[in-house]
Amino acid sequence: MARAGLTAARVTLAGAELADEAGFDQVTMSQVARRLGVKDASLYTHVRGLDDLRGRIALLAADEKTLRIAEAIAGLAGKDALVAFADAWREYAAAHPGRYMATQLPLKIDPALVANAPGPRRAVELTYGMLRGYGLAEPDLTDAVRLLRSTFHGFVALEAAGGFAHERSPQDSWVRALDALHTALTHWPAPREAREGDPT
Amino acid sequence: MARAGLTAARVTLAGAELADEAGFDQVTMSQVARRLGVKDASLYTHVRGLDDLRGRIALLAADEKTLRIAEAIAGLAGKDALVAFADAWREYAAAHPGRYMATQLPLKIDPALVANAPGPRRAVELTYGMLRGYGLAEPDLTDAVRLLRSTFHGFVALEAAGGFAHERSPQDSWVRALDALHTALTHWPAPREAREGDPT
DNA sequence: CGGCTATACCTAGAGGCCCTAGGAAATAAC
DNA sequence: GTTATTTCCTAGGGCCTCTAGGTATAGCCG
Repeated sequence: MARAGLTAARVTLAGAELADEAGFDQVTMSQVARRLGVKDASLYTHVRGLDDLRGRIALLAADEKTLRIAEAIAGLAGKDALVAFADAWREYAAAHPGRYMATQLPLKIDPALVANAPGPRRAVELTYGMLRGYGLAEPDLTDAVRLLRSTFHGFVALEAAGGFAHERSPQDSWVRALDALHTALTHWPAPREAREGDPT
Repeated sequence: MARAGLTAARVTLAGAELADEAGFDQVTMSQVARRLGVKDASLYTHVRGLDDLRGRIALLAADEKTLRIAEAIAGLAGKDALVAFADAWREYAAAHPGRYMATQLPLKIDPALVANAPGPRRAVELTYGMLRGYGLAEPDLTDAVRLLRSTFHGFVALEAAGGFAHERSPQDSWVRALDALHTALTHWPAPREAREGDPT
């Protein structure tokens, strides 16, 4: 019998495609094996198990998303960079809902694999770089990064879960949310201790 | 053999407890039945199936979370209300990680059940009420509600998934994020068409 | 080119999960 | 006290994960 020529990467990719087409919870050993024209037991040569496969899909998604963002913000600064960053994030999530869902789960995976994956770390670095223009210093910079990541992720997660039932178009709300974030970054408030009226 | 006295509510509660203790993905018919001292087939009298059970847990969580928030913001206004709202949200997610995880998934459940559950709708109403003090009008009000819900959800989701690896304490970042949101709400920007320098 | 080794893929099977069908026992109705 | 209803049960099919061990294919080396 001819070999199928599988690798961990090919198995992961098949899982990612399945996730986008049928939903992340449909990513099973059996389904992925079927899609590859192989028996499920054969996958265990390349992947430790289901958790490992799902973790690899999450890392793949993180890498891909980071790459899209990096391309999108290249050469931009200030609000243009913010909008490009956010749009790239949201578009990736919309184009690859299954892959994106994978990134929402805590990784149950070999830590060495995670350490080698550039995606998550690089994503944070990109966010820091994008914020450079707003003139923030630590620890505000970290706080701002977390605010942005939270809002971007929260918005696309709620959108994907059908959380925006109102008639108002999510796209319009998204544009306004980015306006508001830009406002928050340009008027970044001083810490509580430094504001007037506080008892030191 | 004595009956166990199950009801849909008791089954849902057992599932919610299991979700918090062992993780939402451990919520299975078998495990819940075991916890109730009953065979798994017995649960199908009270609950349609696994998706139904998980959906009920999600609705329970939404109701509980809404209740906590309502208590927290009672009698408050302005930034105090914003902070109380946000803290109640985050504390609920921290206290009930499994239940909270349930709310992140799209509901595959009988729509009639959803219609009867007060939680989700009431949560949006509370958010609108809390924002009244900022003087926004539609459609900005809806956009602001979505911004807040996105950021709150995104923050606690990232926090739960271990997304904040940096040494900076998430609590401190949370406080600053709320400061920033307050700033954004008080300086809510005019829509793009109305800003200077735009054509038209 | 023929044999050796490593390994990709297989079959077989145990155990867990979801869910249905139909039976038995406890409660409720009269 | 009898009947009707509902709860919980046993039995079983189908799909899932994962392991053990066998077979065949590919690469390597003489």
